[in-house]
Amino acid sequence: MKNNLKPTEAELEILQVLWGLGACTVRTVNDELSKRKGVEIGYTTTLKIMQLMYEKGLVKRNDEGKTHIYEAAVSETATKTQLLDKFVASVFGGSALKMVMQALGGKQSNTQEISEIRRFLEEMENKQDDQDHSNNPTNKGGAK
Amino acid sequence: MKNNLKPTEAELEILQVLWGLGACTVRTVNDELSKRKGVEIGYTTTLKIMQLMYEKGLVKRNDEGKTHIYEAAVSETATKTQLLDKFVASVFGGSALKMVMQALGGKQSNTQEISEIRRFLEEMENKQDDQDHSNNPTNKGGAK
DNA sequence: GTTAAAGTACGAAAAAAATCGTAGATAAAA
DNA sequence: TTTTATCTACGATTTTTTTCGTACTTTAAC
Repeated sequence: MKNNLKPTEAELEILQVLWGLGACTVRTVNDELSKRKGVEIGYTTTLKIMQLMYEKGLVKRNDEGKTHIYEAAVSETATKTQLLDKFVASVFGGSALKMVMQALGGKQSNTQEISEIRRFLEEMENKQDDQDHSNNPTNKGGAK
Repeated sequence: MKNNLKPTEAELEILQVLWGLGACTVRTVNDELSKRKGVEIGYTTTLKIMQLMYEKGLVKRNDEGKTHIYEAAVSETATKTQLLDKFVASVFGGSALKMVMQALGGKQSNTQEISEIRRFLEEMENKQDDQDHSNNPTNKGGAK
């Protein structure tokens, strides 16, 4: 669980493709990328970035055949959590509450999504209460 | 007023200082920045970035005296909302729900913050219901 | 066996950001 | 008035990221 490596913007896009499609070739990634962005990306551009990602340990690859098969080497959840933490820290001073307020406070529209999020948080709280019966709080971070 | 100008990392840090301290000099910003980062930043580095920000319209300045006084030209809320939207779009496919789940789903600790956020969302919903009379059941019983 | 098609490796250019040195201006201090 | 401290302007350099051209390799087709 020691992944300090924060992907760049281009690397993240490639990871998203790999997380979505699973193991695949550079060609496949490049096609998908071009499709998503609406412009044709040079094949060697994608190749190069994926090679760099390989050196950084962001992806693994199987190079037995002529064509290498790439696969994400970092978990989607872990990576996104890390990106999110960094984002919350740098933009919202580390307060998720502030972020949520910002995210939803302005929108007049999203009653639907707000309800869903609220319901999700309710469940969260209940779950916490259940498993937190040991009066020995594992409370590492503590409340801010 | 549309502001498509997305600040870079360094620019954002400077904006945070300006939002916090209000109008001030390059010297003040530089000192504060050095303090926050724990390393001494070259004065001209900060100056240069602030000059670029001025050209981009991210800050305004009063240059009547010898020493220029800088001030943020973009609102904190608008800027952060924009950054957040972009972040949600690029990392969570545009779904704030997914992001919140990611943000809070993993933590075993933050019952405190979860409650706060939940309370905030409840208020949000009520406010919405008041002004939004469309049929949007606040379905409390049904889980999903 | 040659040729063509599709890959990989690699270097380097282009673009974007960040950093800093130096020159010259201004004002306060001596 | 001369010196000193502080400031701005500006260019240049460095660093990071993205992009791509070119050369070589391997497989498949002829």
